[in-house]
Amino acid sequence: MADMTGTPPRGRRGTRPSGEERESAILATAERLLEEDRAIQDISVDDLARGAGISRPSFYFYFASKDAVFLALVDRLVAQADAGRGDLLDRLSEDPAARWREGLHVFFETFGAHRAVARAGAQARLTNPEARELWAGVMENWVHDATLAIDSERARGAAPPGQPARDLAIALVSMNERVLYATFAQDPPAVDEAHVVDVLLSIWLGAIYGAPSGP
Amino acid sequence: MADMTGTPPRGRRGTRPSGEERESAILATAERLLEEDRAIQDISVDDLARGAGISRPSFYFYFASKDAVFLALVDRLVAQADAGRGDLLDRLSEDPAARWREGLHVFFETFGAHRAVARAGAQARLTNPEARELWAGVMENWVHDATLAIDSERARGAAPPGQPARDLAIALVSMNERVLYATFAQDPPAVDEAHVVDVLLSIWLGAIYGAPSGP
DNA sequence: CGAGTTTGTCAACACGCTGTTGAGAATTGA
DNA sequence: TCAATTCTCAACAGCGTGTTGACAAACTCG
Repeated sequence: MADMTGTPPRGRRGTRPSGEERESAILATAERLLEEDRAIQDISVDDLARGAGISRPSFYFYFASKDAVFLALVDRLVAQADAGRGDLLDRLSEDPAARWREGLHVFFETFGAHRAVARAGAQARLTNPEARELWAGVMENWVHDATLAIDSERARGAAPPGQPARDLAIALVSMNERVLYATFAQDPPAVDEAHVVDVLLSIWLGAIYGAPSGP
Repeated sequence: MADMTGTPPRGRRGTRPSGEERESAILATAERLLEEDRAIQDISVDDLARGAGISRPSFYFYFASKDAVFLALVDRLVAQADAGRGDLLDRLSEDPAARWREGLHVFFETFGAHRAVARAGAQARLTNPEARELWAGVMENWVHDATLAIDSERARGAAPPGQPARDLAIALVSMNERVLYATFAQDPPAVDEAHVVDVLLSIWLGAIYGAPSGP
């Protein structure tokens, strides 16, 4: 869903680096600067341009704005997250706890692998409408899958009735996002990276299979 | 809720409004602009100054920066949150579910009463080191109380052992923050305001009293 | 190979924001 | 009434974004 610039691959050696190389250089620079723990607002267009070896006006040939660069990075991460999610739902009757753990682990791995980008995304979500929509879409996918899984477990009698499955799913997925953010950014109070999946799992299991307290 | 110019001490008519009046006017303007769903970055020092009836340089007589104004607002909210928290812990054996619900309700009320400020605080946390510390302090207080309460419930045999109480508390308090933020900001996917306390409660109860799944 | 199109580049500019300076007006207190 | 204190703002300095228009390099096609 990210880039639609078709720029074909005609690359000669020795000439000035062109097209996609420059675009990639900008993206790589952006991710590198984020990994130095700098916030989006502390990175200027000039930083990105210089990092990619071009002038500031040239930057605008490739991206419409600074935000567009970070949005492209988040876009990439989001694609990975969606790909990794796979079919969490399909085989949950085998071994529910192990299945759920697997799902949480995908979450953990996806955001952990590019934590700097994840951090930037969580930040951009609060200031950029496009980023908010992008992020909302990902969350919605996770919530949707989790809702189906909870309803399915209830239908087969493995989980008791309780609060609406979708509401539980929203709260649990939101928890994952916030807790993993704190863990990866080491933003206290945070759970240790080694335990975080187990802690989240125990809450998911308690919420889904534990004592009902619904209306 | 906007107008808090309480005409303090030496107020003569006709003279220029002075000192605390001006400071209050700046704070009131800041909260009003936040309530118009504007982000901190979309509010300029000039907006605050004009809203308070002074020039931009005069603004700097009262506050060191734009962030200092919002920090003062968050500070106020934080004080309320700490005050409202009270002694959640002391009487939990009477009726655990009702007690926990009460605690969640305080959370809900505190952030709901000044949701625009809460939203700004959650945003400032990501960009401003002082705001981050302030917020971390509040979170830590909630986490601390919840940790003691969980350990206490385990000690008297009302709750089974499981993940470390502090880790559970961190995850649950983080969930509260994130879920209430989404609900109040209507940032999808979000739980409906009318159900959100019940949904959160069922997860807290499931996590604390539900089936153990320890390491 | 050479003329025209496409692609990429950047100096210079326009504008908006933050934060500072220094001159001076209003108010207070003796 | 006169000086200290408190408060105010025009003007300035500086940095960031985004735009313009002139120009260069590479590709295309006769």
